[in-house]
Amino acid sequence: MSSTRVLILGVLLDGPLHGYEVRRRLELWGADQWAHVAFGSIYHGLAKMAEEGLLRRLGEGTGGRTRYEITEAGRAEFMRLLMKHWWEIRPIVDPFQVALTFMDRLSPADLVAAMEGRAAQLRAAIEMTERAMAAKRAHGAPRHVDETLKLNAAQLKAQLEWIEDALRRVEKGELP
Amino acid sequence: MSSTRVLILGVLLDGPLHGYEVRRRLELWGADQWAHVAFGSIYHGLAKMAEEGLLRRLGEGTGGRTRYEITEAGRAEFMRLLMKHWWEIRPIVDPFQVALTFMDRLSPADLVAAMEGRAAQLRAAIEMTERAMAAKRAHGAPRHVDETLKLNAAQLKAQLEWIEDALRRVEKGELP
DNA sequence: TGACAGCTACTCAAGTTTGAGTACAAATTT
DNA sequence: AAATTTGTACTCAAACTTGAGTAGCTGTCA
Repeated sequence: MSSTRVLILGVLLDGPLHGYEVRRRLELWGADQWAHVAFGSIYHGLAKMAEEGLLRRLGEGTGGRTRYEITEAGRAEFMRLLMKHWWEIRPIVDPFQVALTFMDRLSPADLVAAMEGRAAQLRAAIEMTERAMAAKRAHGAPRHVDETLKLNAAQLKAQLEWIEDALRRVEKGELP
Repeated sequence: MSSTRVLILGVLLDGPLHGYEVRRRLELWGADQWAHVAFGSIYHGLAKMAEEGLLRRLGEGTGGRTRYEITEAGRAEFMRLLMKHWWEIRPIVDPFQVALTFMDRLSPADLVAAMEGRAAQLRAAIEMTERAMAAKRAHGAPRHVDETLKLNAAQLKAQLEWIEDALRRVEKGELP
């Protein structure tokens, strides 16, 4: 269910890399924006999957750079996990939904301030995403990676519209 | 950063409960849809926060039901975390973004099938959410909890629109 | 009445994530 | 040329999540 494994396997499809390179590649694709790709997770994933035979350890041990190569079993597992990610509608785990659940625990003034602040941040984030898309990045990342930005912007916009509507209702006293 | 703590503290604001009741209450609010609230997480969170003085252990030990009561420190921590959740725009961690990143690794036929399948699932999910909202749930959950459904539906719709557009482009050969 | 399902309440091991820390090399500044 | 910063490559403990497992209790239905 975790996405870390697919990401690591996917990055290694085109050739062996070591942990640091895996991380850099994922950053290039913008994966740090929508996944947990801290160093710890990557090194853990590499070690675990090597143990399971999905990867093959290439370089030297501790200290030097250890490179990992994907095995046939690893390729099969990648495909299996990729399909799963396409077909499974896993509800988005969003900390903002948590905030929403307890909107009645804030004073009206705090609530309005929080909503306005969030709306402003969302507008900024959407604008940044649109600028990034216009800049065409293309610094080695495949073209279709732009699509993740596009989808992300669309979802941020949906959240912004919801906030703008909810803000009106809070001001009218209809919420919470 | 984790949402589990806010959810547990928030549920305990109105009176002591034991682990199983905490889970049921969260389910009632639909939190199982957008957060990690497996039993293990809840019992772990309760034990940890009791140790830290955010909760007070009430009932007996193992075997019987152990009830937990929120302390003053716990209420303060709840407010702190709630504010953080309102103000922080944490990029949504979405497994579907992972699927998207590797869209070029599927055969065109598999890709189209996956996209069509997903679109169908999204339409069903949106309809279900809308029905749930129409049914007015109100089985003890506060009214504003409907808002989480509404926001969720809006985000699902954004994803559906993206897929419908991308599907056209895949068929025209513009993607990936 | 006894057997079987289903609910309540919790435990535990294995896996995963976090985030700070280490260590050394290359580049840059003073 | 010494000092400082920046970048590369990795480690580790502590925290968190998962999911299967356990164990008692309450119907219920033949």
